[in-house]
Amino acid sequence: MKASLVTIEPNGHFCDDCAVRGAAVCSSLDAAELREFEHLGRRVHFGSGETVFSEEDITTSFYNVLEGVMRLYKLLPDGRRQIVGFALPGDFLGMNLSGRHNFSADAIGAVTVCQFAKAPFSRFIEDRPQLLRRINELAIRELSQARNHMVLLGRRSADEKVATFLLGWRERLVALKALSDMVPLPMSRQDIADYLGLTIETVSRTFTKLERQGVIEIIQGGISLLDPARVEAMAAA
Amino acid sequence: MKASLVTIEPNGHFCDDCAVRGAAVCSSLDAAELREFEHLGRRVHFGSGETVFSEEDITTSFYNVLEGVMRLYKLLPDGRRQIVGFALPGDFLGMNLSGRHNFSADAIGAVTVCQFAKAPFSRFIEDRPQLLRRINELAIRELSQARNHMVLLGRRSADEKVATFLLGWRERLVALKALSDMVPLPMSRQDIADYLGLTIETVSRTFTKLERQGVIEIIQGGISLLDPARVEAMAAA
DNA sequence: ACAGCCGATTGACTCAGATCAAATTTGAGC
DNA sequence: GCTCAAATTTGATCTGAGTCAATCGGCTGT
Repeated sequence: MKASLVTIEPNGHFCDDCAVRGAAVCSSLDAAELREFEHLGRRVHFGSGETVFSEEDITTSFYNVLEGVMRLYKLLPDGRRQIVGFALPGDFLGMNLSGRHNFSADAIGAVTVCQFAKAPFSRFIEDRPQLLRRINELAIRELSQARNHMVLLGRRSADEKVATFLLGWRERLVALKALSDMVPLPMSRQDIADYLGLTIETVSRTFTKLERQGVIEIIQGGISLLDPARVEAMAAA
Repeated sequence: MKASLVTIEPNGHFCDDCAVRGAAVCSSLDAAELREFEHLGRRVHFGSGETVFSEEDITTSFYNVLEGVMRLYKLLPDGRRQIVGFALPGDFLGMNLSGRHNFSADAIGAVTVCQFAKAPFSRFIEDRPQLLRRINELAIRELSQARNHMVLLGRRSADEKVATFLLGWRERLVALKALSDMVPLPMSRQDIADYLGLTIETVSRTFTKLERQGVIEIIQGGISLLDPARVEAMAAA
């Protein structure tokens, strides 16, 4: 959306001190390969609300999320939006067959990515089947998540959607760094609504209802899970 | 669901006369490799309504659809069903990270698959990066379709869902074999409803409405697109 | 501290699609 | 062709979530 907040770090970085070193695509590379790989990527920062790439843009780069949260979404011609996922550190973005991105991505809060130009990256993969295998693993994981989300969108009630979202989001954050029942929600209510196929009002009302039931507490910038068991029961998975 | 309709062909088959030779995973193999690959797969037939594999089953095989249509779905504990896709000839099924299938698959009408035991297939891939690349391509294509379907499920009206489904289904069939405006629908209304996140009644009513508007004609086992342009307008993509 | 703004919440009312309940059509087996 | 069961269509009614419309905070900048 806004521009000019993008910052590219002055010179090459070192993968050694990279936060996602073990989790991301790069986990498939050995020390020697990593040394070479390092030259392909450059760290780029995006400010809150900035668009990293847009649907239908020609794909010129792939992205490895290092820090922050991004919303990935598709728009209908009349402006209706469906968020197809939130990207967190370790996620790899930009793969497609058409040569164009098939969704848009923008930063929610400050984001750092490791950006790879498409051509050299593709060349690098050529003779590194382990890297390809790793990328394939990530794609298969995404696909599984996508199918779960289809069930949520097509067959769950508003209450179930919200409860399932809170649990799923917490789980993803826990996988990154230990945190307990305090769940930060950096995205807006509108983002949550567009992710769950609901309106902002319904999301807000559901949060309020959960709070009145003593199941969660709405905190600045997130929620606190007071009764995770009840939330799980609501999610009815 | 029912059992005992499964038939395994008595002996090895030849990839040469395989209908999906050029489209499926095998398109990435050269003649010599294909000769070896041939021994890994066996053709298996399934009768209408039979389950090929179920969600949560340990994955022992991968499947390449040769003939027929399959519904791929997930169930909630209370029985609600979401169909996450329909598989057609050329589709490759069974990839997952957990070692268990993450959806169920059953035959809609008679189906023939090329079944590969997981271990030998995985071994075969090891030193065939082109095959891995092909599998990755198929996964990326699926992912793109999955995201489009999320938009449909989360943000489209019943009319738009049905119109989009008819166009998308026709397009997939056209890609297989030339056919014009007659669109066969081998799946039941309930299947369509569970794919679109609707009820059977809404699907039926929407079909009837389209027919009364002279946009489609409901035919035995399918529909005829009388006014494709109007349907596209309804889909509002 | 205060004004202005933007996101979030709350309330009143509406409606698209679900649910409940019959017909009606189709088709598989005899 | 005839029978019965299943699938589909149609109708009447209901309701969960959407829409429209105020507030209500909580930051930002002055």
